[in-house]
Amino acid sequence: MPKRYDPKFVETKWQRFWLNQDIYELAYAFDKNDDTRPIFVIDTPPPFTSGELHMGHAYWNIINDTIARYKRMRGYNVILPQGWDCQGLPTELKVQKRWKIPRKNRELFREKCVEWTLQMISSMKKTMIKLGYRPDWEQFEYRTMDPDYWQRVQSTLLSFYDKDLIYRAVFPIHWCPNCETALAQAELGYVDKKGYLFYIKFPFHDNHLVIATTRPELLAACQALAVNCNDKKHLNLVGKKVELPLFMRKVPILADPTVDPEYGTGIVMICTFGDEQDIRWQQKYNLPILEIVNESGVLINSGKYDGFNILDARKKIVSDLKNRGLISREEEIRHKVLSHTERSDCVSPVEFLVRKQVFIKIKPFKDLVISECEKMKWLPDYMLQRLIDWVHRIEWDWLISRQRIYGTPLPFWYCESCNELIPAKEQNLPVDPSKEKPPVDFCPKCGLQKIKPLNDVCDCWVDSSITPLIISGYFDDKNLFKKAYPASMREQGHDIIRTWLFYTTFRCLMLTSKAPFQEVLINGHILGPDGYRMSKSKGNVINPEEKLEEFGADSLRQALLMLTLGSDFSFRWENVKYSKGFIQKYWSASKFAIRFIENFTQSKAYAKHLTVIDNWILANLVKTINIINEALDNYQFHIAIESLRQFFWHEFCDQYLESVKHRLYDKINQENYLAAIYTVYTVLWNVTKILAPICPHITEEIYHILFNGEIQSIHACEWPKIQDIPFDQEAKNMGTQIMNVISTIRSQKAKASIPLNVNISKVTIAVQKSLIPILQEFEKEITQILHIKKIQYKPDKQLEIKIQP
RNA sequence: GGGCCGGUAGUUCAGCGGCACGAACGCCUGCCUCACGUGCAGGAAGUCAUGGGUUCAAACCCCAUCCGGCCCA
Repeated sequence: MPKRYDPKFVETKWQRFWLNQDIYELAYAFDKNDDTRPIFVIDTPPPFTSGELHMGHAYWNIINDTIARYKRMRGYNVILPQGWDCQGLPTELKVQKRWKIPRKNRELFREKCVEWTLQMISSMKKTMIKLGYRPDWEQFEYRTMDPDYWQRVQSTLLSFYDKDLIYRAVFPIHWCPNCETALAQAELGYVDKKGYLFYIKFPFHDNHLVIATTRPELLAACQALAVNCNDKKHLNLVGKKVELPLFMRKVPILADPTVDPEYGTGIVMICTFGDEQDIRWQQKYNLPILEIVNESGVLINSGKYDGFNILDARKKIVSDLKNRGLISREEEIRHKVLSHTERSDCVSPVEFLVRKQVFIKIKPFKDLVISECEKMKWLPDYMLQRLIDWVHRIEWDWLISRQRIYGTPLPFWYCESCNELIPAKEQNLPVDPSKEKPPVDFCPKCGLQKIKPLNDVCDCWVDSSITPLIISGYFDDKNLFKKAYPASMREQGHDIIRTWLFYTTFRCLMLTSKAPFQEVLINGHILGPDGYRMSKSKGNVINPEEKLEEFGADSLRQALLMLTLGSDFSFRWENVKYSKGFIQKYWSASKFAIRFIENFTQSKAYAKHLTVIDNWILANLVKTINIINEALDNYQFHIAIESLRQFFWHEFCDQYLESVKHRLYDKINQENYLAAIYTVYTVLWNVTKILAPICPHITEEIYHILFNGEIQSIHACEWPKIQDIPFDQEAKNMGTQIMNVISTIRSQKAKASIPLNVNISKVTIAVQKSLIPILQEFEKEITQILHIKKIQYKPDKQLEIKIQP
């Protein structure tokens, strides 16, 4: 064995080994036909196929992989799936902008998206493998862009349609005029910007009313003015009508409790649609809708301002108003502008377009979802609150249609005449209505032959909210479904509680009448070293592969698992470096042990001659295994690692090994010698097993060097059973006392500035009478470890040690 | 603006009713002990954010305040 452990070489070797067919079947394959073992199903988040596996992905890959390895060793038949969330805007933008493929050619465009996605998957998978992540790719890899996945998504939508949970209605959509695409909630953010608040005079009787707005270009779309219900200043206006400047149209004045009387003049303009509040008011008062911005961000239906883009139109309207003396004030402000911030570098302000959209009803099921979520076990428990808060605030049903190309097609047609939604036939799935014939020629409602395809695709959460059904055989294996649903556990970050977790719970609940998870495990975010969320613009991104060759995946795994679950953490390389230190320690101890273990056959017979020190370390091993069992059962990885480090590094290496060295080197007597080897073997073998889920590579290496038996991989071995480890509690207590005596003498020497390797002529130990014979029995060890010529004993209640140089 | 989390040694964090039992990094002192100097032995270092309350007892529970972060608007 080399002196230094080299993860670069060793880790790649075993990663390749685990991908072998034999090893897969031995250690990683879920066995559908095995009813003897309990089943453990983990629903893992399918990452979006961006091509880059970031630290957050690495974190939950490691958590899930560790849990799966642990459960397998504990005798579970484990499903560890791995999916890919393929269909998203960033891919469309890449294909459109970088590859210059026109969106008009839907077929070609989609083909190119798939091609790009396959490249991204292969690059992410490489990184996953480098982390030691080993899911059941052979049986449980899925891609949301595949036809069979489409078929399942579409089939769930037909079920929803049958349950009367899907409808089509006019609704504003978030639109990026720069990218010319609809945006999802997850792609939006608020950008702090400088802007101007314009105070515009609206002619009113002989005078005028003044309203403040940041968006004068929307004047043509103004449908009403509103004041706060309790605003005494303005209440007399309510119910009256006022004329729009420039556009000569009259709009009503309303009273509404949500108007902020302190903002501007306390009178606001309601337009189609300036922001989300406008949508609420439009719905509440059933105001007319006048769309004045088109898909390219150019004004329409605005008379002479048609054809101007938004910013030019704003300038033009402001200048026209000024010329007529209709602007009383202009105020520079900072405000937050809803923009296209996520999953793109665009950052343009977002507009609202009005389109017919498809919805899934969720509002009637809010309480049901909450009560089902309350039945799951949440770790940490406070994360449940985030879901509850979110559900309570849901205002609208789930808008699932997207005006995009790369996505699962909605399996519906509609009647142009009466708007009836016409579903595809189950047996024809997967379908793409944009290029296939409708299932009927005449509208079942009005009988007319005006059936048109719905060209929209699904929101990506429609795809990814059925993962527990995909992995459990809901669609094709009823037998498996009975066993594998609900999933034992769902692990994910806290950022997607309100999306992925909520939608998954809701959808699975609607389809199966049962919530999809028994336990929910929520991990925190890995922040940059500066304490902020990692982002390219901040320049604080750390790539998980960055120092993998130097420290190894086992070190990164350990360092990330040391974090407290649910909390956000700044990433520090120091923690990885320290983890490497522990791995080196384990390596060195194994290197030391190999010469004794190599030709040694482990046998319980040697346990008869265990000394008190042997019993002491074995008892500590048992204690440590107990702590680790409980910690891992509760996903408290940091406790498991902490106690393993304490035991192995300090108790076993620093104290036990130091104190048995002379027994091993000098072979004082055969029984004593063999008992020491037996103990070293037992500790190392058990530690190798309990470390295996956390550090799968080095433990596999040590297993093959030291313990290789009939089983070909440490990851197919059984978890330690404490009843297999012999120890004597009484001897253990005495061992503790002896270790205490040794460490006290050591510190006395240190305090007296005597180097440890310098002999001291005499030590006087005052100690409980009963302990004296034990110490005498160990006198040889004690004198050798501490370089003492003579020890004198004195019975006393309190331990007191004096040394004479 | 709302929800949630956090503020403990110089730093990053454990601990979450019973003398701060703390860990790692950093710092200081000693040790070339034949597995490991990426090591071993020892040491210094903290009014547990602030103010009030509950309790025999509070870093830990409650209230308020300040500061930081994440998510959402």
